[in-house]
Amino acid sequence: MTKLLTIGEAAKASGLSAKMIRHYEQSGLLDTPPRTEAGYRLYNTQQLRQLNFIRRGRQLGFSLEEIHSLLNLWRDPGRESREVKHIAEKHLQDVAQKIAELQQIQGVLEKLANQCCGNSNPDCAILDSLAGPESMV
Amino acid sequence: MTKLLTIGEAAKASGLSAKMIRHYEQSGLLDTPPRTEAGYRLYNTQQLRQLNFIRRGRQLGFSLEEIHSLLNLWRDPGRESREVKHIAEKHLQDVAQKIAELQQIQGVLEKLANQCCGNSNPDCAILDSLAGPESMV
DNA sequence: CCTTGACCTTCCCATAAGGTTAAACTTTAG
DNA sequence: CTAAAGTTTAACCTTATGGGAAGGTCAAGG
Repeated sequence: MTKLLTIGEAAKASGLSAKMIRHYEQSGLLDTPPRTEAGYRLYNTQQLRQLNFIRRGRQLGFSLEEIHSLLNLWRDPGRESREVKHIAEKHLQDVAQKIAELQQIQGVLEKLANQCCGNSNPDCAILDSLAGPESMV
Repeated sequence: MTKLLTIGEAAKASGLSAKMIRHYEQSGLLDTPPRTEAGYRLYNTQQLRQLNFIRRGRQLGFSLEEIHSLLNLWRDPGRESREVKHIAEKHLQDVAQKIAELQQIQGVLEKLANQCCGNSNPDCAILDSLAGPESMV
């Protein structure tokens, strides 16, 4: 006697939007749920758990493709945790690289912003830098 | 007697792709360049400087919209460096926030990955975390 | 004159992860 | 019975960029 939820209720319960739930289904992340005679999607507790799984995966920045793999591993009793860890470490690498890139940008930008007096004068180190060395003539 | 460049040459010289140069033009970032009788775009030194400006702006992570504003300020002799600095500091804020979000993710992910033994055993802290507290039953 | 290859043109499609809107149908409350 | 709220599909918007098709142009060589 599991309570079946319509998509709006499942959305509220999982913290996802109804639109995204349909999108995940269309992307192959979720099995197509049963429907009422009128065509309304119905979700049970198991599907709700998958929705929460997806939401947590997105919060950790995993792509839908990665979440797809993680979901498949989760559902597979014969999985090897090695595979899960591999996906996570690949993602960790991506995250670390993005952080490094942003920090690089941050460093340059901070230096330039400090050199720009930021008053009514038109001279600006930021624009000079974007304009490149040839504009220093 | 400025040498006029076709879009492919301008692309090579600026480090952008021809595709992107057309896209920037269509987005209103660049003035529509003169054309040959056959319709080929022609770029002069000034336009080339603008292309380099855009490339450097993108390298610093500015959005096309921000670069649009920066280009307008660059071309405006009556600009106030205050406005430039404002855009840069807004972007710096965005960058700092993204770094913080990624570092948060990094922390959680590292902890989980360390708890996952990563062998042929199916048990995995990463999956457990994604599955949520209700699966701990 | 004709071909070939390297350009160039515009237009359409795709990405990731959603948001928004609209027309039509269903369910529920009063 | 009616009105409100929920659902359905579908389509278009976003950002910045890549890919490809179909066709025009140009220069070199036969």
